[in-house]
Amino acid sequence: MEIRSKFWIEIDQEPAFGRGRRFLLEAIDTHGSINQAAKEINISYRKAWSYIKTMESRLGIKLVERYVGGRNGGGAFLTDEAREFLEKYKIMEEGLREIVDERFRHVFHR
Amino acid sequence: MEIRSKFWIEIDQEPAFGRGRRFLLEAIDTHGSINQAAKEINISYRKAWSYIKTMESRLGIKLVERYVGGRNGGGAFLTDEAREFLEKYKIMEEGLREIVDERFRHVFHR
DNA sequence: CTGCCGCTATGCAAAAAAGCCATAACGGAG
DNA sequence: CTCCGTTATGGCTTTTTTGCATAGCGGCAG
Repeated sequence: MEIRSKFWIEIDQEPAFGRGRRFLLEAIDTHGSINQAAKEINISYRKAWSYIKTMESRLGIKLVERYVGGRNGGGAFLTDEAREFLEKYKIMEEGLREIVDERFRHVFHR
Repeated sequence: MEIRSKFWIEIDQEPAFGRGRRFLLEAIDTHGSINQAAKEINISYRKAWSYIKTMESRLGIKLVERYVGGRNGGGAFLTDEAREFLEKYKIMEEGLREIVDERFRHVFHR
C-alpha cells in the first residue's frame, strides 16, 4: 500500500503541463531531437509530438524550435521561454512528492 | 492557469482509494443507499458499484454492507472498518491541496 | 397471499480516449 | 541526384470508460 500523487498545470480546465512533459522537454534539451527524446523517456514520437502541440497551444508559448532536412534529418531545441518555464516548474515541484509521502507515512503507518 | 493535484492510494500498482471514492463512501453514509449516493456525487450506479468492488478487493476490507428487498428496495451502510479508514484518509488529505496551491502561487505569480 | 416498488447486482454494448503504424516531405552530404 | 534520419500527420487499432438494460430480492399494502 503506497501513496501516489500527481501535479499539473491546467488552462481552461485542460491539462497543459506536468511531470511527463517536463521530462520530455529536458530530454529534448539533452538530445537536440524530439525523436531521440521520445525514445529516452519511452513514449512514441507521436505522443511526444502531441504533447508539444498541446503545451504550446495552451500555454501560448513557442517551446520547441524544429528544423527538418540536412545531414541527420533535422532536429529540435528549446526556446528561451521553454527553459524559463521549465525552471519555474522544477522549483515548484521540488520536494512536493516528499511532503505527500511523509504525511501518508505519518497517518497510515506510524 | 491553475495548479491541480491528485492523491491516491495504490496497492500492487493499482489504484485503491482516492478523493472520488472518499466522497462516495461519505455519501453512502449520509443516504444509506449506493443508488442515492451515486446520484449525489453525479456518477452512475454502475460506476459506484465497481468503485466499491475494486476498493474492497484491493484493500481486502469489507467497506459497504448491503441488503436487498423490503419496503424501499434495500440499502447500504458503511462498516466500522470503512469509517476508520475514511477518517485516516481525511486526516492525510487535509490541507494537502492548500500546500500545493500555495507553492504554485509563490513560484508562478508572486 | 399477491402484486408493487426501489434497491442491489451484473452482462454487454456503445462511446471515448489513448496508442500506434504507415507514409510524406525535407535538405545537406557524398 | 540518391540516401538518411528527422519532423509532421492522417487514420486505424486497441484499450479504457461509460452507461443501458435486465434480473432478483423481500417487506408491505391491499
